[in-house]
Amino acid sequence: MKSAQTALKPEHQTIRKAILAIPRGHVASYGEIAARAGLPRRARLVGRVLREAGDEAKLPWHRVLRADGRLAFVPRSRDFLEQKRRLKAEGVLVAGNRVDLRRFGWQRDLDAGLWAPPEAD
DNA sequence: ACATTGACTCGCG
DNA sequence: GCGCGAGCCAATG
Repeated sequence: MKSAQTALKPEHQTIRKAILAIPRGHVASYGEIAARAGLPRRARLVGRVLREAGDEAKLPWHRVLRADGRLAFVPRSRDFLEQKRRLKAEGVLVAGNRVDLRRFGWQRDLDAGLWAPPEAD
């Protein structure tokens, strides 16, 4: 039999792990996740992995945004609203359709005294 | 096999 | 801030 098991590629696995590693109350861009997974410039792949994953995968997909802080979904769409709701639920402020990456971006180092991150995980 | 699409990003003007 | 083009590449038509 030739049951194609659509085995999860290792690339997808590392991307999932990178997403899982985003601390609660923080966000990261598609590009950042890709880079962290050892796949620079593969932002689009991150988007694909997220789409294929769906909600069953239980990944914190709502913590993944575009590089400029905007949500990737069409404003007012169902998914957009859901993402906004989840972010708000964990303390991430969404002004209009974007998040302030200086405050909530997944950056451990630059908090040398400004903005004071919501919570150090 | 070719063209388009897309949960993206970056540089340039 | 905005539009354009290029890079990216698997999935879809």
